[in-house]
Amino acid sequence: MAADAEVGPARAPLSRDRVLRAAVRIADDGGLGALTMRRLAEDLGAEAMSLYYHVANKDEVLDGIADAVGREINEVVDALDVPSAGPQWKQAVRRRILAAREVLLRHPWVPAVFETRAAMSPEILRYHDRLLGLMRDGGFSYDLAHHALHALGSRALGFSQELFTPAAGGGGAGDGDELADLAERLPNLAGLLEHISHDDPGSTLGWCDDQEEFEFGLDLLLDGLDRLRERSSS
Amino acid sequence: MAADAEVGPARAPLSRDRVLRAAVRIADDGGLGALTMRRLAEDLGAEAMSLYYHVANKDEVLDGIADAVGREINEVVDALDVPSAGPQWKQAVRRRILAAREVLLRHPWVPAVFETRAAMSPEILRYHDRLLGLMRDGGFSYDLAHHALHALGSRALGFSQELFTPAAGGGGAGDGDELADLAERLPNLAGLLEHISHDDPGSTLGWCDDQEEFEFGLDLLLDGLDRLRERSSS
DNA sequence: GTCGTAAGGTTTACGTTGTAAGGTAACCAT
DNA sequence: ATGGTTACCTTACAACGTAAACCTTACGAC
Repeated sequence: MAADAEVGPARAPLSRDRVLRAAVRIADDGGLGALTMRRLAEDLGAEAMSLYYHVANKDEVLDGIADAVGREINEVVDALDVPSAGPQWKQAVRRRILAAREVLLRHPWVPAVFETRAAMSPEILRYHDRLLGLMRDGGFSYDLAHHALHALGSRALGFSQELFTPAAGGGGAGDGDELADLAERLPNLAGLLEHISHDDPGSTLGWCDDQEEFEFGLDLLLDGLDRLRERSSS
Repeated sequence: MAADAEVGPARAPLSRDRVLRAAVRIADDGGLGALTMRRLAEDLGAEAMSLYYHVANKDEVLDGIADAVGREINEVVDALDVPSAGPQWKQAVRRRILAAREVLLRHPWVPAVFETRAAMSPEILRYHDRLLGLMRDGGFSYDLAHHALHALGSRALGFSQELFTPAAGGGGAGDGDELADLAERLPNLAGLLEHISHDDPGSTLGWCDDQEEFEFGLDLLLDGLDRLRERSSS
């Protein structure tokens, strides 16, 4: 009867699920660049080629971790219970998106993965389906809801590509000369920076609050959509 | 006197500029994946390692081509001459962004490059500086203009990350069973698709007009910003 | 029992990538 | 002439994704 349990340290059964879970952890810790088939195998106590028994190739790993994060998001937002009828749609959508954002902040590599994915993850599709449902509850026509999803874009999931980071340009130690030159070539940004540092001295660097800016942009869109909703339903 | 021009086919002087120009062309033709140091050198009639005399590494090439596209954009939008005073700011900003978009559509790899860049390209900084200038002309406070740049995000340059492509999910040949299952799991998207195909039969696939959706989202933001502008200036 | 089969894992190896190290040929001031 | 700089090439290497083949265990049929 003791024939079953013996040698003991049979390290790992190794499954598609375990592979993807490990992949997410690696990306969380070291970024996408750290996510290598060999490294992934090492973390699982196996060899690189063994992974190919559970995933077709690295691309499928990327698809898989995108979907895994999608599932994580859906688990969180499904637990939300916010009334969405009529004018309440806005709060419902807002809460949901900010909850999704919290998940994505734990996985900062996700935007880069989405950028390279052609097909859409089933979980992300599901997320959009529910979001569309909330808008329909709020009285959106199909057309308007459809436009809305496109208008939100990546913001629907809680992130947005930030191209504008004033500090990143003239970073670090700005000599007087360089700074003057910069102010001449970029008069408006220079004025903006001066205004800000005057307003809130000691914070010329890293003064952009990502969360605040995200919510500002989100509210701008949601308010605009609400106006269109009201206009179309009257 | 004829000592200078002799052997003739001295293939190329090879400069940083030529390197970047070739890099842009390769990315345009074959995507970012085709952009290899060896391929780049080959296109220039040189060897891979020769490139390192003009650029520090591949990362600098990517920085360089991003900046090159930025310059191309600035050349186009600088030629624009649209009045921006007062309420005219919106048309000015709109025209500028749509012009930038036209350039970016010729270089579809740019969003992916921006995603991986930490520091901001000088030309892109300049672009944002001018955009900010237009808003200031329109009467924006520094604070509002700053929020506006963040709210526009990548849309300021004419693109937006599309995560939502309904057709991409259940692509191709949908069997009746699969389709029914999909409709059950994604009732709202199914309803949307049905509505669309009813409205415009024969176009259940590839029915999203990117340009139209982009302009819708852009106008939504610009209209919202205009309202904030009017409220703050009254 | 034992044997065939197949699933799960490993070994080895190949082509491609970015790039470090060092060589070479041309030119230019001394 | 000569030494130094500038531009380019040759060789080489480590890391990557993954194809091909091989080993190993488990198990049902007989």
